[in-house]
Amino acid sequence: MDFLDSLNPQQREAVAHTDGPLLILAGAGSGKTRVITHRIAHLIHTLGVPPYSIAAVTFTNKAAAEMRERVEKLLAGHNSVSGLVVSTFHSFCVRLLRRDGTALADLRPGFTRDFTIYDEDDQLGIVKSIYRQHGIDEKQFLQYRAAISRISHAKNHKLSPEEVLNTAKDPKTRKLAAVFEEYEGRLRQANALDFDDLLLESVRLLRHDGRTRGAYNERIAHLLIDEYQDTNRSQYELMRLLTEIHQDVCVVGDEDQSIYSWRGADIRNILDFEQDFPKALTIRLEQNYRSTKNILDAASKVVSNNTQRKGKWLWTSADAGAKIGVFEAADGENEALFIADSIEKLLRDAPGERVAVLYRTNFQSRQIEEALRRYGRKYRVIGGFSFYQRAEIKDLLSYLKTLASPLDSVNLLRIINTPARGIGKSTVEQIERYAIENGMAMWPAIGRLLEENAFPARAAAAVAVFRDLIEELRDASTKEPLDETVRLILEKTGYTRMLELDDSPDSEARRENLSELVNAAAEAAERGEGISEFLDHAALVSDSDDLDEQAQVSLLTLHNAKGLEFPFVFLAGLEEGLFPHSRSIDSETALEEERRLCYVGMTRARKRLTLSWAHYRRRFGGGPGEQCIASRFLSEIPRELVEPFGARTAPREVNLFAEQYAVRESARKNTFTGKTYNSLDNISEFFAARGVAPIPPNAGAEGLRLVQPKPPAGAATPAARGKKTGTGSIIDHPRYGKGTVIRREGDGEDAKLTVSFPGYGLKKIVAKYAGLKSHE
DNA sequence: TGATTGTTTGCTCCA
DNA sequence: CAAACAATCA
Repeated sequence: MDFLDSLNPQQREAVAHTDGPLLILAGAGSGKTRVITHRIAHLIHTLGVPPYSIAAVTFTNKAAAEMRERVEKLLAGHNSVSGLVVSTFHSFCVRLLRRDGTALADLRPGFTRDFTIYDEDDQLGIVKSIYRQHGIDEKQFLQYRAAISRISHAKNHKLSPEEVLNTAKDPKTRKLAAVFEEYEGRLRQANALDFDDLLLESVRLLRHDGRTRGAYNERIAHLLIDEYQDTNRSQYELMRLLTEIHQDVCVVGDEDQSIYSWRGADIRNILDFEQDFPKALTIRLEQNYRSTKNILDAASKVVSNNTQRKGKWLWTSADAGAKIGVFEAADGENEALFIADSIEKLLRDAPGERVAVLYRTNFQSRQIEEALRRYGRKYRVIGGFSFYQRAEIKDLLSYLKTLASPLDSVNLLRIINTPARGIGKSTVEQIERYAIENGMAMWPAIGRLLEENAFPARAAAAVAVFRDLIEELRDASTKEPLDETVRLILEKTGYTRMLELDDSPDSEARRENLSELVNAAAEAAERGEGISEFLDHAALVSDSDDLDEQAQVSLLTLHNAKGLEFPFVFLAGLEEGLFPHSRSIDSETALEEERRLCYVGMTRARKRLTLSWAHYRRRFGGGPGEQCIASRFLSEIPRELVEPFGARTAPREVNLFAEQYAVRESARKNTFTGKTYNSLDNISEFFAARGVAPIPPNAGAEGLRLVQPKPPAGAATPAARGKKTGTGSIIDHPRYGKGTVIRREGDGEDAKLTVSFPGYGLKKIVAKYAGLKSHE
């Protein structure tokens, strides 16, 4: 059996070159996964390399699992792959630190191998607590998230709090340095590592601990790194530290697909590879096996507008295929309906095919979901609100973390009064203050305060109950299997009871989520996992990990689409300010990354690619929206490759002076944001709210094109129109003069109107008090 | 203390 | 629109 036969010459060379550093510049769809898997199979089968001396690092757990599976398949009946390491950098580091991290305690006092991993929520908790402690006002200083990202940035650039302080040029940065220092202190006190630390501390450990480094170097004779263009500096250093002996490192990447610079990805890693390894061989894979010629040409043309690239031109032997569809929608809803309708037609002609709808930001999924639901089409949203981010799941995980590590104050804080057990704000503050004053974690502080009788009577009782509860559960957690522990937590803390008493519509869904968690715990327990492995898993799963290949329609962000392919792809929201995102528009570098993102998105499509944009898009639910112009990326696609279709009629004019100003302001401040909402679970409620019957699946798009553009915001009800204060109508205000109604809440005389008055801006007024005269 | 109500405000993308 | 927070009252 030969793993070279089915490959093209460049791929073959890449697979066969196994005795020195190798850089594979693999264009989109050029078969890089194929090369990696074949390379591993070749090493094991043909060269007789033991699987355990091969390590492959990928970007997501899902990619890792898939890769392992494909290698297994290739070697089926010939070799076992047991011992082969395929994982993400983060998982790799967690395992390294858990298994061989003891020596890190030399550099990081208090570190033990059963450290906790802090996710973004935990970080937020720490920063909030620090702000509270120092009386910092979020509004006057940095927003929590901004502070976190600046801290993370500093860490990734190997800056200590002192260095931040010393190089600070403004008071804000000096203050940030103080927050940073405190933040690091809190992590250490809780024996916790954040995501950055997982990598950073692994690097420090390997630097410091020669024995461990030696052992890993000895063992890993062949290292493969996928998506190399998105590695950051620590990942790079890790690679260097792991390849000191064998130097057989194979990195695969594509500088045109580098889309994670905001997370610290350092493009130098790929650009300088040949300098770092003078003996390196570079191989380019430029034949694309995925897309039609039109798709490939369009994508290549777009990305060729970038200056920071090595430059390559993909080619294909495939047919031209369909042209790139470009739909110009009146508004976001229209766009969503168009997509849903097209999918419907498409799947009627080609049942069983997979379709993806890609977008720049998560909030865009909401409208598309609604449209798909309207057609009764099943879909799957990847990312956004993942299972492990749900409040009830996080609560339960917090209990587990609290049981596993008594010094973890952040998680203790989360659950101390959930469900409510009489430990109120003032009591919590008392504990927190005491803990900080005495430099201890909150859990021991609770014990001390109880001993000293420092609580008011009622609080003392509640806190004592809580302490006993946690101790009881902690004791149980050491004896019982994991799922039993989870079940005990649900029961003893009254969490289940709390949900049972809650008659809100989503409490049932929450209970189901929790029972799913119990199942997950049971499965983990069967695999012999304890609390910390279970928590590691929860911390390291990524949104794209739960991509269901079977789902016919997938909704996902462009970032999540990396590495995937679909026969049919819709790319929505190609508007200036949205994609490219307004935050990236001022910087040439950031803009180029947006363009690469566009390239990634376009090259996901195999057969047909449809782009769309809307003239008018609402940012938050019913609020005033914004007029948009087409993304520059659209104009970068050669006209002859485009098939324009859709309503060419301009949407209703929203030429309001004040609103335009407001729009520009908000665009400047980038309020183009949104959350991924858990979509409405109740379909009939959804339709009832809109007073429409679901469109039957076979309704066809012909009617759709005639859909009148929606009025700009908050559809005017017939009643409202009767009063002539509906949206869009002009009213006369005694003080502000003539203005246009932009938004209307409520009915009749009680209605609250948002009116745009030229020269005064947006005003909220109540119809019956304002003494309005309406015009028509 | 904690439930309820009102008000504000969303700086993307993610392991 | 919906989450997060603040203010208010029982």
